[in-house]
Amino acid sequence: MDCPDIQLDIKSDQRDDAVPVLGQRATRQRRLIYDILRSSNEHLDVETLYRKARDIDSRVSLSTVYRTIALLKESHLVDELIFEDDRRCYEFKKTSGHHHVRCQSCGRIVEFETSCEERLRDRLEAQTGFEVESVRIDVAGYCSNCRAR
Amino acid sequence: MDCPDIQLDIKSDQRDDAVPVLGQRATRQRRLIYDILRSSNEHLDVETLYRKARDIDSRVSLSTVYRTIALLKESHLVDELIFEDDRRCYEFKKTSGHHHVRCQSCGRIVEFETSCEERLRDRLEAQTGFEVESVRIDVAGYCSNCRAR
DNA sequence: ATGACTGCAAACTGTTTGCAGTTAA
DNA sequence: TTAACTGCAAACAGTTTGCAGTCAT
Repeated sequence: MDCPDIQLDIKSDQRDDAVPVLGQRATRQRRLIYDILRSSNEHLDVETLYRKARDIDSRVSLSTVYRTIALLKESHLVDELIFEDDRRCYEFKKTSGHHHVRCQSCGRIVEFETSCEERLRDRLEAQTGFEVESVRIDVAGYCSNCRAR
Repeated sequence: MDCPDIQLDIKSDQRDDAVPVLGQRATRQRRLIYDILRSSNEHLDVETLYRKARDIDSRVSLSTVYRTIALLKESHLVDELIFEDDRRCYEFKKTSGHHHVRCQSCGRIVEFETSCEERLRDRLEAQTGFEVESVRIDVAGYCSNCRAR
């Protein structure tokens, strides 16, 4: 495969739209979990999300966190990321900056997007007959800080 | 990011090198598990691998399968793949065809490789200071068969 | 001979579920 | 009012571990 020249956009963005679908009832717990995910720029795992939620309002259970995440995934409001160390994290869905470079030493994550994605999409659709729904690129390595040490 | 033109190689290949490092002792069980993984062109999950192993020689336990997989991962002889449905599969490490397109309906998997990988590598190293160790591209969609139905 | 392995059963981790009580609509 | 929710504890699946015995070297 030939891919003459690419450029890299390292970005982070945030949408700011209206109240979303939170199941049929917007309960205190669901709003809380939703807000934490929405306002956080990091990837949160279930445990962290749960702790953050309890810090604000102790009337949240772990099961509700799981149930709400499932809901948000179904509604395509959050993305689930599975890292190499098997940690599962969640982040508010972004319109760009989908892809990740992760430092295997310190865990630092840099996001980027690339036109490769569309090209790949087009080529794959043409050559395999697949209708492409999603492209995910995960890069792992060692960041400059960790390399220095 | 700009990525003017790419082409797609859909391939499968097989290495044929000498006896590998299987921990410190090449036991019957380890050789068996190694051989099954090596000779299989599919991605095997733990359960399938275990069943295949028992069909050949019943003196293998599930724990040994887990322990041997861990060993092979450490030695970089097999790759672990986590699919969207959370199934974990293992395959003999390949020198090409690392990437996957997966049909969300029937589970069919097509492998491919792309020069995007190297370009991405170079760009990311230049722009983020990371030393890139691995690039993984996972595509999901619907295959031609399933689209027809 | 001996310490790197193995099988077994028990432990563990992350996630899901049934149920009785609670609460948003 | 009432059915969609919640918290709790118990169940669950996949994986890991301690231990006593086995086997490759």
